[in-house]
Amino acid sequence: MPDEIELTPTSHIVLGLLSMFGEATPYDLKRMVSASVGQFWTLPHSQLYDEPARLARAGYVTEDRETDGRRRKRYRITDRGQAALEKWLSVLTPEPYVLRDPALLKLFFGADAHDLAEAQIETHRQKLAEYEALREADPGDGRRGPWLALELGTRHERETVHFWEEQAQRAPA
Amino acid sequence: MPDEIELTPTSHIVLGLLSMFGEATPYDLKRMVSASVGQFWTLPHSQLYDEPARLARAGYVTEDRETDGRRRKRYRITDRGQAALEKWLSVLTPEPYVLRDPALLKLFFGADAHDLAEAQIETHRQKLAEYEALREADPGDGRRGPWLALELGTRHERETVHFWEEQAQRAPA
DNA sequence: AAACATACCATCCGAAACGGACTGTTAGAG
DNA sequence: CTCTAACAGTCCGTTTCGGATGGTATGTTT
Repeated sequence: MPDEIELTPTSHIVLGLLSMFGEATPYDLKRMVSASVGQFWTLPHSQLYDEPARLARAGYVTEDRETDGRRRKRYRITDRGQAALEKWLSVLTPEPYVLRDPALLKLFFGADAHDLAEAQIETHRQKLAEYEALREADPGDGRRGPWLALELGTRHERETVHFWEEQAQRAPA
Repeated sequence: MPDEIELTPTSHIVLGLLSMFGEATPYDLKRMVSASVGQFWTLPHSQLYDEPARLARAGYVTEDRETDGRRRKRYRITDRGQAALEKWLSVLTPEPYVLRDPALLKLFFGADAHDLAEAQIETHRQKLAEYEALREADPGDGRRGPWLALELGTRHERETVHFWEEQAQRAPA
């Protein structure tokens, strides 16, 4: 008797991860997200407790409680969930992406480009290093989804670092 | 007797635009945003009616109602507002940016790269063209904030178009 | 073995943002 | 004078946010 609910990007992240890893507690999901997809889709961890429960009510995942100790909830994807995931993957609507960069906002409104750059370079170099470490850890064959997503992320970071390095060259105000 | 309120990015966008243009109605703000900063910071237009009112209550802007016809509300930034804006501009904390790209998400979770690319190329080529048109309209001197922000946006788009073009070359699944 | 420290794990909830449906207004075309 | 398209603003139920808080397991010290 599944309710009809609307599947959001968050829903698909949960379904996707459950499909990849078979089974997970909310806490597992939290760690999976921050180690992977969280790089290009942030969400508060509390969502990873609410969303699976919501999906369970609608029959996209099953919920089991551990009987021992901590009695954590363990989720698994159902056939219904798997089907929904695949459907989502096959629909290729050109949904717009969202970029929200406070630094860009400050730059736009006239913050000093040199000083701003100093602060940004550090952040983005770190991110880039992180990506490159991930990539070395798993050179992949350049064909799997996670690898490709990481590839585009890496290129964006490189471009960004380069941009801020240029700004840093300028004389401060 | 200004209330203490927390200034969000939306607040600073409103303050920034009012500082640039002197005076605006919410509708003006709406158009300004979509022609400029909206490219890298989306927000629903309803916020541009709520937020100035909130800022007015706290003394960051003044609110005047037109006496004639439509009786629109006109906002102006106050000294307090200007000070808050400048303070924000000068604080260079490395706040994290947020990127949310549904296409990247689908790629990550295994959507067919070729097919996905076909859909993405069109979108991003269009965006790129838009940026390049803006740039031709105002070649600037490469130093003002809005121009720089546009520059980074353009580079990201170029990189993105290039990436999806590569994916499109691959054989479909 | 009691006390303490530190991860680990989960929930809650007020505040903010969202976004779309809806209404009203003005100017110009026919 | 009427119609229509663009202009302008409001409302409000739903969702999301994000941080404060509080419990539980494990290991460590005395």
